[in-house]
Amino acid sequence: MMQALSHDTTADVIAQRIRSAILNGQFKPGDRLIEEELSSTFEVSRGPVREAIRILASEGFVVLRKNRGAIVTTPTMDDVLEVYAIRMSLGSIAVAHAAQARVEGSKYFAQASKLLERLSDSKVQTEANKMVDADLAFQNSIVQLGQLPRISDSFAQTDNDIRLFVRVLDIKYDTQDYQELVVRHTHLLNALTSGDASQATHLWQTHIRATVAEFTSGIAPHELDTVFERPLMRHVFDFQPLTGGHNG
Amino acid sequence: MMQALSHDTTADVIAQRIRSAILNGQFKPGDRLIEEELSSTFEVSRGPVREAIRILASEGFVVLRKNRGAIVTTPTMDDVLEVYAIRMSLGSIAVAHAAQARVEGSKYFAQASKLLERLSDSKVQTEANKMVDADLAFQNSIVQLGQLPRISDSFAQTDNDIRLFVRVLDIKYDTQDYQELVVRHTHLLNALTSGDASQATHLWQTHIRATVAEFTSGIAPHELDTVFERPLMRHVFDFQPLTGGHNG
DNA sequence: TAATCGTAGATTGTTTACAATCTGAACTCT
DNA sequence: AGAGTTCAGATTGTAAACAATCTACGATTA
Repeated sequence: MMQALSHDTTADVIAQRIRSAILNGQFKPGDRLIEEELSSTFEVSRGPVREAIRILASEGFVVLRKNRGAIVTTPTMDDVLEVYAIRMSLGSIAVAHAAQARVEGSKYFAQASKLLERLSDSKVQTEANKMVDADLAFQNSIVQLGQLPRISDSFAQTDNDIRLFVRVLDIKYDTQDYQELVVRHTHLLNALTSGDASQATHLWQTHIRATVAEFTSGIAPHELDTVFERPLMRHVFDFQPLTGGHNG
Repeated sequence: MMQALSHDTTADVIAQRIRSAILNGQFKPGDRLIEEELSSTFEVSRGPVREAIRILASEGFVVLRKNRGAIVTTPTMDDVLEVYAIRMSLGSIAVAHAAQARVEGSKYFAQASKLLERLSDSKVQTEANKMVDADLAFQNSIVQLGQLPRISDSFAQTDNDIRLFVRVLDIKYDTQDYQELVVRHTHLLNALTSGDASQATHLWQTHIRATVAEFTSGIAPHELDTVFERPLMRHVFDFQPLTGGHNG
């Protein structure tokens, strides 16, 4: 049968390497990606490099300007709020849909359970990057349970924004917060298996709100104020505007 | 100053031509796009053609398989429901956000008004394709008023699915329905200028529901049943399941 | 006959070379 | 000095040839 292996194409490999370089901070926001340069460092021709850059552009890691090449994206606080608004609403749909399907039989269910356990792995809880990755992986598996491929794709698209943001702002994960995250996710998966759609969406939305709160708690107070004043926050996240002070 | 014109790159031009060919039905769902072939018909080298195909893939017009080229996407009823679910939820956020901003000053407001008038243009009301395009253009302008670029992008992304679907299923627009569409859009823009967010989101959701109803009214009854039974419909569109018969 | 294997042609993936465009610094002119 | 111009180097865009992979079809075998 020999199920076509389809080795990754060179462009994919190069894209992956540049991606890592961006997430490792070897390329910083605003840096230019020069085809010839990458071409010689990776020892491949410009063709695949060019293609890799387009892939990264479609993933939001870089922006393209005609005849002027690519520069690494600079994420802003506005971007992140938008990204979480998207995750909140698309995720809600997916989760509700998943709850009504027979989820336990799904091939994705085992994966979700495994990823849930992985969250508690002691090796994961050492670095913020790993915690973020584990969380994102679990969230994606949950969304995939919804069996809505376009929504899953659009959702997964926003992962990169979060990774970029965590790197650029050097967000730290509070250990206490992280424990609560694991508990919430456990509840969520339970709600899905018991088919309780409204409970599942409630838990989902709670999680996103908590995540946004954690993100913003690491932000400079004056910037945080402007964040909480945005209409987006009240509409999507149902946050109360903070009258007066702020914690930190 | 000579503000860099940035002529469209060849790849962009080719992408546009293939796009039109797909929307005109010259390429049908399932057709293969062969680089060499396109390269000779458009009289350019394979490089730009290849790039154009990747662009179309990112827009959802074709799907790519490694070492096996691109085939034109075959849209399904499931896809369309998903697309409208996305438009419903992302659009709601954008519209609510727009209502709270000072929208009248925005440079997009004039555009939205113009596109609203264009809906009533007699030249538009001759072909289903033109009505769809005008509707999509107006909806996009509304969503852009929300000033949420990522949401606008994700939203606009789904336009192509709708165009493809209209073509493939040869959807007809009922004139009566279209008149009501124009009225709804007028109300919507009014709600935005008066800053009534909840009214605006209500109108938005009503419009999407109506659109889905029109789409599904052109569908074979047995397929329609399965559509209305989907949990997605109840969750996102708040449709009541039809117990018993169905209208034509 | 049905299944496997292998080869030739078709098609995509990659490289290299060349053309078009942009960027920035030196040079004019006022 | 300041604004505009020119030109060389840097960089991206395009073309054409070469390499790797896949597909289809027929030969071989059981």
